[in-house]
Amino acid sequence: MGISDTALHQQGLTASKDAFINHWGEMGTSWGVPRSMAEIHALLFIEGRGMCTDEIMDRLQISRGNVSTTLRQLAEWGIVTRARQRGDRKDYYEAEQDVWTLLSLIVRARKRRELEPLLAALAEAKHLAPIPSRDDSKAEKQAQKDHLKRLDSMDDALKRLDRLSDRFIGRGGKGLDVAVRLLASLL
Amino acid sequence: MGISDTALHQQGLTASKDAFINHWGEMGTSWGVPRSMAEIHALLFIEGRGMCTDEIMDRLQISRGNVSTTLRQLAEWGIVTRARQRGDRKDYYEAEQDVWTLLSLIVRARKRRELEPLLAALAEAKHLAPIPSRDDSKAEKQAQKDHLKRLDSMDDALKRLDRLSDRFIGRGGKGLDVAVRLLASLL
DNA sequence: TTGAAATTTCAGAATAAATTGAAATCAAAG
DNA sequence: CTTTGATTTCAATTTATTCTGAAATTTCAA
Repeated sequence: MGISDTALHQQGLTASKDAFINHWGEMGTSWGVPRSMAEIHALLFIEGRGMCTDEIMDRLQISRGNVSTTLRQLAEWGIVTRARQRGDRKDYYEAEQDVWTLLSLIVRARKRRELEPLLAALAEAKHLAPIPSRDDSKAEKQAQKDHLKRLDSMDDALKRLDRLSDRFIGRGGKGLDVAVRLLASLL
Repeated sequence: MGISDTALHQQGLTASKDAFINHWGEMGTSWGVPRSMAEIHALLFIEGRGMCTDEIMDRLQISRGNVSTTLRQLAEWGIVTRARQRGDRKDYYEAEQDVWTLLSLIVRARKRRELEPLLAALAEAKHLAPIPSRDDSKAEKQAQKDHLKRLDSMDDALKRLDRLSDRFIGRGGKGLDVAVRLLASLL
């Protein structure tokens, strides 16, 4: 007895989904995202419906603990939403389906976790930088000046990006889309 | 005998540089960049002068092999430049000093290594997706249609980003700066 | 050529990160 | 309550990545 008609028909669909999931997971690793997290997200995105822990575990061959932890993180970032289904005790999760909103959420999360601490670090480095004093040699004063200039140029650029992202990524979600269209039309 | 006058004066400068290097290295790890690579780059940036392998090894306490390999990669990406100094057999490396050019180079490298393969993957997934046939049920046809729509929306967004980055990051380096100023002024 | 000085390579060691799985906890239904 | 099903936690393990260091190679001046 061969596989069912439905299975046959779904073959291509499943193959296509798997390809997407695998590559998305692969890319995750080079962006510092655990493979399983990227895979879970890819699965939820490409299925486009709520899924429970067990279904995800089965489909991706990932442990319960991993799925639970990962799902919670994705939900924290707003990339997936948790929902209960009537008469069912399980939690179901589904992924944001609008790609620009998705990208915005990712950028927002990384900005908070990484850009902001970096800006704080730059402030610290500036604070530690020596203030030129009367008895510094000319060469020393120049070195101190150059050093501050480097810190400032980095700080300026990152602050600018920070403010920009606040505007375009803030509330809503379509801001990124608008920004990209705007830029594209301007050149 | 205490430390020299010069050392005393340089104390604050060195502390500030170290702070910058440490935090930059830290951030590297969360972006999938090896700590030592981020540190080497930070050192070259903040020193703003050519440095040879041995000086980098000593300052950062990193092995020769690691420094050699890392420097080559950074040079490949165009983020550091290799230069000979007259009458000296050693290679000296210095980092791009313009922050916007630096960011452009980083974006360009990641785009090539990560965005482009992902676009290829999406093309593959589309290729694998089933073509609706006469004897598919209505539900199946709908599922296939929805699936393609998801792949397309992801593909569109990433392609748009790809094209945008080509424009703003392409040759020159100041494109990103211009783009960011432009956007900032528009809102 | 030759040899000193520098760089590169890469197998193995060290480190860091992700994943598992089972026990503990929690929550809803009876 | 208590029971059952689901989720969370986390120490131990596995896996992946990064780093080292010494040998091999390259480079260049003499």
